[in-house]
Formats: sequence, structure tokens, C-alpha cells
Amino acid sequence: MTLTNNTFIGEYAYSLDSKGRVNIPAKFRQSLSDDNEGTFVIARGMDSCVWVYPLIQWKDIESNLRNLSSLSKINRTFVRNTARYASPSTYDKQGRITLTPSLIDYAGLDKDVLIVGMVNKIEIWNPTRLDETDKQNLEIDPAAYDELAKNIII
Amino acid sequence: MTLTNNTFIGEYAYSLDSKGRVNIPAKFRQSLSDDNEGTFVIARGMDSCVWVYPLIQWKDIESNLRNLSSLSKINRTFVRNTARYASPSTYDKQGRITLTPSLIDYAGLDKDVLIVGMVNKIEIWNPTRLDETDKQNLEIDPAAYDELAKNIII
DNA sequence: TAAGATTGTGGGTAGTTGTGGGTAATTTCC
DNA sequence: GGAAATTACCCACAACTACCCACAATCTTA
Repeated sequence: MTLTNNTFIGEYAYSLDSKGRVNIPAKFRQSLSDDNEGTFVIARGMDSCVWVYPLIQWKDIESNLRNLSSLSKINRTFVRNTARYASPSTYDKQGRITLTPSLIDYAGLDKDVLIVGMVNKIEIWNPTRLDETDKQNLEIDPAAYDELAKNIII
Repeated sequence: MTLTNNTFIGEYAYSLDSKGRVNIPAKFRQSLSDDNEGTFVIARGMDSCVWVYPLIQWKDIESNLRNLSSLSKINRTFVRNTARYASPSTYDKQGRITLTPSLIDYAGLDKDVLIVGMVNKIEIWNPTRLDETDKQNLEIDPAAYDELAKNIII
């Protein structure tokens, strides 16, 4: 069964090898539309994880960044922080992408990693860090959930 | 994998040699469209770094500058500061461009440099200075940053 | 249940990339 | 016009990356 294109759900426990490669779950690869040419863009997540975008999704972000004038300091900072840690990565014949040392370090990745579908992108986590993040998020203000409920129907 | 033409993302730690040459990352060179004829224009960045534009991108900037009337003092200052330190540089067989002593001095470049993709241009930094700039930018008004992020879905 | 196909993981090899230095051509200055 | 200094071009090497092959475990299908 193939879901909508470029849509990722589910969780997978995979491993990062000595060369910095991680497998992209077969289901995710099948969901990736052909115009991505087997390519993702990896970047720093806002939590301490790696974000993996389909190439065409990233191109949208890129074209938004391109329209920000560098005369404004805040624009420069924003573009730099977003683009700096991003890098394209095409999966190999075995279905793996290669992560950059910088991102492996940022997300604190070790051998065991958790791959999480986030609908329009993918997250790669150190399982321990995800646990910790989960615990912190239990303390979320219930009012924030109410705010969210206005925007989404479940 | 070829991304969009003349688009640069990612971060690279390279070195400036005794002749003032820096390598342009292979991925950046591959992204450069043929009509640039292997040429970049280097200029003073607005932060303390060197800006590197693809030639055709620079030509756009030039034509914008051309349209600024010299009747206004700020226009004159801006045009002068932009044009004054700019100079074209074609990469050699090894993929390196040569920087001018003036720009090396302005950006405080030493042996180790950091090359940052800024989507439509490239920045060359002294790593120490970039760290300092990063720290200063943490004090940026978070509201302004959020405002910016709101318009770009990441 | 058995055979075949698919999926995740590990490692070897050849080509590419970054870096240093040498030589020839060009420019500058006296 | 000639010498010195600068610039541009070329070669060589080491490190790294991307590609390829192999195998084991799992899932699918007959």
C-alpha cells in the first residue's frame, strides 16, 4: 500500500554505521516522488535531532530564503542559520543516506538511531534524547494544547 | 546529485594558503551555471566576512546599483562601499579562487577559514569571528525572528 | 512450508577532492 | 629596456567519498 507522495509516518529503529550512513526505511523511499531523484536534504532540527526533507520540499524553503534581502541583519542571520547546516544527500543502491559529521554531533547520534515520520519530513534521533524530550514535553501547558486544537481536527 | 543552479548550502572548513587562495567546495562549483564561466565576484560582506557571488548574480546587483540616483547621499555611500572592494575571480584547475589582500584583511582571515553557503551567495569567515557573531545574534529580538519564521514553513 | 524476493548492514576499491609547491608568463618599477 | 616582483598555470600527493559487491535476516508468495 502506498500512501500519499512525500508523506512519512511511523517509527523505525535503525543503525548508523562507521561511515555515517543510515538507512531510509523502504516505505519512506517508496513514498518519495520521482522528481526528488532519490535525494533528501538533511538539516539541523529545532529539537536536538536531524531533519530530513524531500528535495522538492527543501527547494520551497530555499526559494523563500532567496527572497530575503541581505541588507537586513536579521535576514542574514536567519538565512545563515538555516542554510549553514543543510546538505543534500542522495540514497545509495542500498537505500542509505550519508549524514555529515556536524549533524551527527549536533543530534548526539550513536550507533542506534530512531527514525520518525513527521508527515512532511523525517526526524533522526538518538533514542535517549528523544526519551528525555518526551518527558519534558509532558509538562506542556494544557492551555497550549487548547490553542492547538483550534487549528486541527483529530 | 545536482541541486538548483547557483544555489549554495552547507558549511566547509577549508584553508587559505600562502598565496591567498581558497578552495571553492566541489559541490558549489558544480552548482555554478556555465554562463558564469567559472567566475565569482568577491566583495566585502555586511558582516565581517567575504561575500562571493556568481558572476551573473553580481551583474544583477550592478544593474540595481546603476538605478540608484547619486543625488541621494546614502545612495552614493552605498554604491561606493559596494563597488569599491569588489573584484572578479576565476577559479583555477584545482578549484581555487584568489582573494585580494584587502578582503583578507577586512575579514581577518587566517589559515583556517569557514565557507558557508548562503543560498544565493557564499560567505568566507574566520571561524572565531563567526562564533562571536553567532553569540551576538543570540541577543536578537526573538519576536522579529519569529515573525520571519512565520512566513517560511520549515 | 519452501522458494524467492526484499530489506538492512558491513566492508573493499577506484575515482574525486583538497592542499602544497614549482615554473613560466605577465606586470610593475626603476 | 631590464630586473624584480607578482600573478597565473601546471603537476603531484594524500585523504576522503561514492560506488560496488556480498551476506544475513525478514517478508512475500506460491
